[in-house]
Amino acid sequence: MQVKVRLKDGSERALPQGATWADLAAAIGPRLAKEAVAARVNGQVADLSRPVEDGAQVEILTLQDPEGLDVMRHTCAHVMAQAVKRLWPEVKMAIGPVIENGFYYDFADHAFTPEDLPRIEEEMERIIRADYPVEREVWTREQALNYFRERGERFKVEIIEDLPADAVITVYRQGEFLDLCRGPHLPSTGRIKVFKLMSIAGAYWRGDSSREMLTRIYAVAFAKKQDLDEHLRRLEEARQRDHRRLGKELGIFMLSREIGQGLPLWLPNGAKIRRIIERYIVDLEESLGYQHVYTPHLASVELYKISGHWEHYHDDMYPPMQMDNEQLVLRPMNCPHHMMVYRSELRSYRDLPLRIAELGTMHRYEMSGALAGLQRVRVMTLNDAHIFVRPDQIQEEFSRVVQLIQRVYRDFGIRDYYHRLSYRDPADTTKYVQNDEMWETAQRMLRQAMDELGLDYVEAPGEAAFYGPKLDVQVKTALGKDETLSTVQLDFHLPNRFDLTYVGEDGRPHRPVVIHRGVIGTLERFIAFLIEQYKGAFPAWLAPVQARIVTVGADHEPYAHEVEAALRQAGLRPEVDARSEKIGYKIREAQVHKIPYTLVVGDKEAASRTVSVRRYGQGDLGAMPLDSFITRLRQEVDSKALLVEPGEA
RNA sequence: GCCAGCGUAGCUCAGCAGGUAGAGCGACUGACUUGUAAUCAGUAGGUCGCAGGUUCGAUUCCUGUCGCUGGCUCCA
Repeated sequence: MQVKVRLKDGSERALPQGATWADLAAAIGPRLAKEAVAARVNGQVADLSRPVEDGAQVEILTLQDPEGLDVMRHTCAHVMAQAVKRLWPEVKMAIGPVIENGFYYDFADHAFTPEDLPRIEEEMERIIRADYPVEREVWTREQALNYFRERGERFKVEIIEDLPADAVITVYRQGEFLDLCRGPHLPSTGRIKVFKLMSIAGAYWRGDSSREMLTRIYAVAFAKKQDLDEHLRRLEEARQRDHRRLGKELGIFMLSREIGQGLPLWLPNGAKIRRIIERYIVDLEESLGYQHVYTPHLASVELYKISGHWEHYHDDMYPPMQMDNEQLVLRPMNCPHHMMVYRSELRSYRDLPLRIAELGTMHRYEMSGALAGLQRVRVMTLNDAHIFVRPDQIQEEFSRVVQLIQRVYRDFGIRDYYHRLSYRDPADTTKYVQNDEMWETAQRMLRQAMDELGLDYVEAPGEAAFYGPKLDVQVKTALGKDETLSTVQLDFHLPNRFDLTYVGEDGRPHRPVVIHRGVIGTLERFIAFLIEQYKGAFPAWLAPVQARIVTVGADHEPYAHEVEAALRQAGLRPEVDARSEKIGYKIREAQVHKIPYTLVVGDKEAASRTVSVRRYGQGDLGAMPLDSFITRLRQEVDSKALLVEPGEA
């Protein structure tokens, strides 16, 4: 008996009944046989030891394939667990999945310290050298439950108990070690190439903060040592870009215990950048029909009772202050105030869309462990707006907001981001505002708008707010964490809570829909992101100081001030360094501060009314007439040119 | 908030068999008067996060506390 399989190049191959995928690899070639780690069979990754299936579409995977690499990482996780069990038999195992660049494993009943990591690594090396075959076994539910119960592996027992009745329960064995696992795995432990244990962290069992806290060991694993070295180099580079480090070095912001946790001070350089961005976005929004308002940072608790925040968002708010006969809270959101702005007049269908905007400062009680530099703070200013639309205007207006976001990202040179459309969970619609038709229509409109704009997006069912679907624009921080920068959320709820209406063509009251949107997001997070994205080298239009004028000698100070005055006259931001230091020293300092232009002025320049120009990231550009330089910088500012293109410097 | 680690001069860090602290950069002072990424010399600056405890003696060991960092949960 022969079975036939189809390979990825479209050719067919016959194998004897009972052959394995490993046999197939061997039949294709000795080199592939050696490098094979798993097989992709009809789209599913399987062990090489599994029997071939007649008619299957199959591809032999090596460590060159992402899935092959993941198989190795998964096996490596088992090896780590095996090493841990050898060193501390009392440890209980939870789960050990593959993640980006590596894997982790969660353990209980032992307090790990960083000093344990090298010991675990040594034991892992021993297991890899022993080259144990990794063998798959199918067990019955009873067999599995008994085995793990006897050993007190409470997490494994819980996992098995939660498996559906018809689930095939498999375990993988390597040497004395055995773990419940769906697989697939490498044929043997010796096939693991390079790995490194990175860190220890706490993690809740099943991600539930009401349950046991486990100890998680994070690790990375690669096919080649060079890949590991490259990964470590990237991590080091990311540390250099960390906005907390650069924010301090460049005098952008500070945090201190005396002021309070998560309450940043914007230092002069940071305040300058922030002010420029604030002006930019307010001007842009006003040109697009947004109306900016100012509303108070404090509000009566009653306002949040109307909005529903008091009931649902209470834990994230600072507690009320009782003054006279009022209870006041620091606002955690601006929405209720803007609802009141809407309600301040009778609105007609002709008034919509009505775009109410504000740089709204808000206070939220964030958990202390969540705070991080400017990325996560307790006081933040949101580039907020609430757009009141008729249901038939949702798609058009949503599209306009998305285009605004695109425009802003272009201006800031932000290229590395993705869109995420969040829908309600189709499996459980009960936790959302009840209005099936509205949800379906709105979700369809968001999709359509994105499609019409030709923008890619990922869909996230179950990630919607309870009051409506949304679009988030996600970026990565220097340390690789996903973060929301911009957000556009539909809201079917607040208009009801505030009983908002507009007079329709029919002369009757109708309910508007609200679009909440933050384009810059919060200035705190946005600027944190920019610091990392620019590596601190802000483009000329944003730089707190655009040109530092450096004197060669003491005689040149008067001319330096003339240059300074000329730049200032042109609306630019110059600064003079006339200290009696060597020119090289002053230039170095200007470069270290990542100032876009350093202008050297000495005898030659003073005599010819020129400046010697050095641009950050490019070096010495030679001398040019002062007027030409002003034109050049002016042009650079007006065009919002980036200082350093991605990949440069 | 939870788990773990860390907390030494303005900054980056050394000091880890317990004997009241060091370096580089920065700051200040003086000399040098400078031509494209660090001139030389000198000076000042620290209750070693804070509070207890152990000890003849604690930056060093223990406990608590505050803060920071990584992760979890949460989130702009």
